[in-house]
Amino acid sequence: MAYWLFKTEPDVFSIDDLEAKGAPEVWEGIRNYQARNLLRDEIAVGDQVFIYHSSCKHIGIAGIAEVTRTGFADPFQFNAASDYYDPKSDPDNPRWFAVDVCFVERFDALIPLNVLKGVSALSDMVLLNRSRLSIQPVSEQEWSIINNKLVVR
DNA sequence: GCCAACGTTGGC
DNA sequence: GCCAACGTTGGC
Repeated sequence: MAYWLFKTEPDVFSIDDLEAKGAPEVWEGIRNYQARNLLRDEIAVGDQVFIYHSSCKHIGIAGIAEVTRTGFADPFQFNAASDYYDPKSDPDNPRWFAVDVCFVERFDALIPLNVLKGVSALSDMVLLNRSRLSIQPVSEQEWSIINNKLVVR
């Protein structure tokens, strides 16, 4: 099993929205090639995902989701009415991919970014070094430190 | 709202 | 294939 971190702007879609939905959600609209490659090739059913709230008042890891379906073409790229429409994407060879995730857990307290920054064992986290990547790998060790030591449940 | 980092585009 | 211009992300 692998571990990931997905960013979302909570004003648009938050861990609470995922919990309220109570069903798998399409994680769509990822328009970055590195993130696309992970969605298409690497992320597997059953993988665990930290849900990270960005560009908001309380920045940090808000909870956990689980991957329930993988590697399908992002439907929004073919929808001309969508903000995520990509007229250059060929339906026979889609440019963008998506996965489904379902809610697992909402932490009692969000783990703030500045707490993560203060843990030396997390200094190699992609989040703290390549912060603009919106779908990123988390090592087993990083997952375990965060999940076992930093989460307030 | 600012701005640094960095990804993408497009002319050459 | 280079690189300047431009656009976006995201913390502060």
